[in-house]
Amino acid sequence: MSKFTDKVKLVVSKIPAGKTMTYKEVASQAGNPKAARAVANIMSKNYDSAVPCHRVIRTDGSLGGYNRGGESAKRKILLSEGVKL
DNA sequence: GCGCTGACTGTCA
DNA sequence: ATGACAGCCAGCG
Repeated sequence: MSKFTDKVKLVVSKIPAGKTMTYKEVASQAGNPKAARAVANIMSKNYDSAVPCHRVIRTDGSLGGYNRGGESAKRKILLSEGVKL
């Protein structure tokens, strides 16, 4: 496991409920502002229950994707946490 | 170690 | 505003 991956997971797990972070932001916090794709890749292939990746969305406001039910489920979770979409 | 893939992002037409 | 194109990065075969 690379340092970047670990950092990404840490950053995402630090996102408070009711808030969302873009892949770009997460990548930046992880140390690589250009690794937004890598972040998404990590989430899609290696989902971690300790990492609420449903709080990570696209920069344009789209939900992006979710490997545990799709965008619908993701949207539902976010709304449930009080996130305005 | 090389090449392909993907839950991305920014720029151009 | 929408669609296409290119650039970037980590993970996997």
